[in-house]
Amino acid sequence: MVNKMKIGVLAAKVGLSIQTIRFYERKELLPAPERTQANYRRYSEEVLQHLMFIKQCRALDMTIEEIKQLLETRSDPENSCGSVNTTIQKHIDDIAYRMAELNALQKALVSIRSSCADNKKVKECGVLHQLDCIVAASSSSKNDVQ
Amino acid sequence: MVNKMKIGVLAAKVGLSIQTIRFYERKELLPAPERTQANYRRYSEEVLQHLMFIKQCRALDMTIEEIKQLLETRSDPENSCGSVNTTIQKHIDDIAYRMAELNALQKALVSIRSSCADNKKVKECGVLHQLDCIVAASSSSKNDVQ
DNA sequence: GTAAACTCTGTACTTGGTATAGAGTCAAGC
DNA sequence: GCTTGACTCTATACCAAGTACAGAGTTTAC
Repeated sequence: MVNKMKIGVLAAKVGLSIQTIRFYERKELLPAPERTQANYRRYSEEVLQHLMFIKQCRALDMTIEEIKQLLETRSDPENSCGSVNTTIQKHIDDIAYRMAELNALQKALVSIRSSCADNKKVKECGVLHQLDCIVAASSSSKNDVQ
Repeated sequence: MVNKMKIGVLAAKVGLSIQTIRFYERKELLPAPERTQANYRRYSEEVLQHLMFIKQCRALDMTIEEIKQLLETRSDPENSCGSVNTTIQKHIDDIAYRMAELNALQKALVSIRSSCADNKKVKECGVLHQLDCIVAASSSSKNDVQ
């Protein structure tokens, strides 16, 4: 005698939009639920846990593909969890890489910002000048910043 | 007597793909060039500087809309460069925010990773357990991690 | 003259959703 | 019974910043 709910109630409970839930279903992240005679989706409480898990993984910035694999691994308690650990490690590495990138970006921007303290005319703006200088410099040395 | 070039040469010089250059043109980041009789694009050397500027801005992670405004501001030397400085500052702030986010993410992931050192079975995997715990905890307290 | 290399336009695809349109359904009030 | 508002359904288009084709035409080198 589990209490079933319609998509709107589920969405409110889990804190996701109705469209997002339907989107996850289409992406096969969420099993297709049973339907009422009027073709409305009907969810059991378990789906809430399932969606919470997905939401948590998304908050940790995992891709839908990765979450799918995680769920698949998780579905059989006898599976080895090695791939789970690999996924987590990969994420840690990815984030470290992105942070290094952002750090470099931040430095570049701060350096550029310092070249025009006041609001001047464009022709004497150090920032624009700086951007041009970098362009000129990079065209002679390293080309692939990204 | 400026030497004109076709899109392939320009692409090679600037270090962008041909499609990207056409994409920038469609987005009005790049003025539509003149055409040969066979409808081939013909570019002058100036466009190279223009594209380098765009590439540099993209490497600094600016959006196409922002670059468009930067270029527009830059086009008249008598313009005030205030908006340029605002754009740069906004980027610095954005990046600081993203770095803070990534930091939090990194901490969460490292904490999760520590909960399963070896490859075990799923049923005893600390990582999956951890993910579930967070789910259970967040459903009672704060819902919006993102 | 022919084949390879180049260019053209237009379209579809990517990620993780969001935002409609237009139709059908349900519950409450009168 | 009827209407109104809230809800749900599918399908489609859109976002950013490109990438990747198909199918056609052009240029270049041998």
